[in-house]
Amino acid sequence: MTDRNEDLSTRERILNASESLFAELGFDGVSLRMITQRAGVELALANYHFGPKKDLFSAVVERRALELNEARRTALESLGPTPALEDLIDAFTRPFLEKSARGGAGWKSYARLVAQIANSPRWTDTVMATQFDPVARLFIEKAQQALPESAIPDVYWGFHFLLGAMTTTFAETGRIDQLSHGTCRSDDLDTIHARMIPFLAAGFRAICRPASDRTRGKRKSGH
Amino acid sequence: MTDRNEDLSTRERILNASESLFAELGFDGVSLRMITQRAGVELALANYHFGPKKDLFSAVVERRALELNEARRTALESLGPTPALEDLIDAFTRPFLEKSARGGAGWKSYARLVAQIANSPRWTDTVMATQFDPVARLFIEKAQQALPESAIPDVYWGFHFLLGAMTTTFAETGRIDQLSHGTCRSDDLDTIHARMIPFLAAGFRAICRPASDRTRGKRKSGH
DNA sequence: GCATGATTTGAACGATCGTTCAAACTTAGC
DNA sequence: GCTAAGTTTGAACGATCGTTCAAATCATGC
Repeated sequence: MTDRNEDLSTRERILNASESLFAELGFDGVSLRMITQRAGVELALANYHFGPKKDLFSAVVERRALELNEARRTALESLGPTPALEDLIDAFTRPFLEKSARGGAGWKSYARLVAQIANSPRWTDTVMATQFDPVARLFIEKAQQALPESAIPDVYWGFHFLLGAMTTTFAETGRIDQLSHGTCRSDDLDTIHARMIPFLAAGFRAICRPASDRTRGKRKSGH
Repeated sequence: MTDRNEDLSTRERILNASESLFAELGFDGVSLRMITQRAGVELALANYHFGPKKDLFSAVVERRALELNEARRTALESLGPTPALEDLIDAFTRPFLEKSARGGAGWKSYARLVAQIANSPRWTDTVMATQFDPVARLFIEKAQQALPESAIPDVYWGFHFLLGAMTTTFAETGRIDQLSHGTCRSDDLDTIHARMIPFLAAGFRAICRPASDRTRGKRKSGH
């Protein structure tokens, strides 16, 4: 594993420590002294290498966003011209799932971090828009092609619900563990993903249809 | 409106100020000086009335949780013995929607606050479990009855996805506004809710069926 | 091996944090 | 109008915050 801090550069040690602490406690819940102490470096080195605290936070987000966006883009563009909706959703969600489940502790912390900032208006304009919007638009474009009868806003709303289901999964709060008395486990990402794909695909199909064919959302007999 | 602070007691002024500030900036992003300044009271009064900062945060959450839980419980228990899945989901989600959309600025802040803490492991055991789990269990129980063929864990996972879609809606980050270039509006809660109900109902039906009738989530011809 | 730039160190800066406390003020009961 | 309890005030406590800086150390090219 590459988790041993001793072999890493000062920059990487600070980034790793920041990542896990920001994920646990949020931006304001973490001090630079906590970060540099966990990284095993002097306090002033955080400012020397990354500037103000906000820039360090952005650097943490950007580091893995580059790799994640490339994996998502590759998966989306290798689908073929008319992919099934399930495969389209899978292409968008699986890369993050794979990295969070099997990419090491860093990716798991990163997933929790993204889940938090995705639900806070504070980072929407800065971090989210610059780092994650381009690939999101690519997915939405392909989803519109896969659902040709849909009104355009409905595809956006479908993506909105997809985002919510995905981020709350990556948050791994353990709440569903408590509710189910241990029957369900928040860290069983493969089981969740296997259910999330058909759940979201059916949801998309339910709302992405001609407006005349929707009555309070209840199914009509014929399609 | 009752939003004029001048007519309220010191306790309520502090609670209102805490609510909006915690919703905007999170627990650690807010100082007691910011709260008491917005409330128009002296700093020491926060500690006098609520004790430590954490207890003030809990008091903010609990205040509206009581009213919200009662509205949800009433809606769920007035459904009849065999409600449609759409009506069941509506009964659980509509009370919060109604209050956030038409209950005043306080309820809107409260919705954003709940969206944040629902996606942070920090508040799962303390705030979420004690305030929101009982009514959540009531919904899950009725969902299992409405989906008699389902395996029990699948209903929990459906609720998990419901939670994600609902909380990210209440967060109102404005991200879908940016992505859709203004076509979709995060604050148009009625439009979102009208799509969320059929989206979630279709999702529940897709995963809550006998295991033999699910193949990578793709629809089978006959039911 | 010496000069130059990059990195690290240790200490300090002013500001702000949550919390405490004695004193002053207000309210209610008799 | 006096008493007692409840509330508000203003100031201060020690601790921690992000940031800065000069000096020390390291690395690199000639």
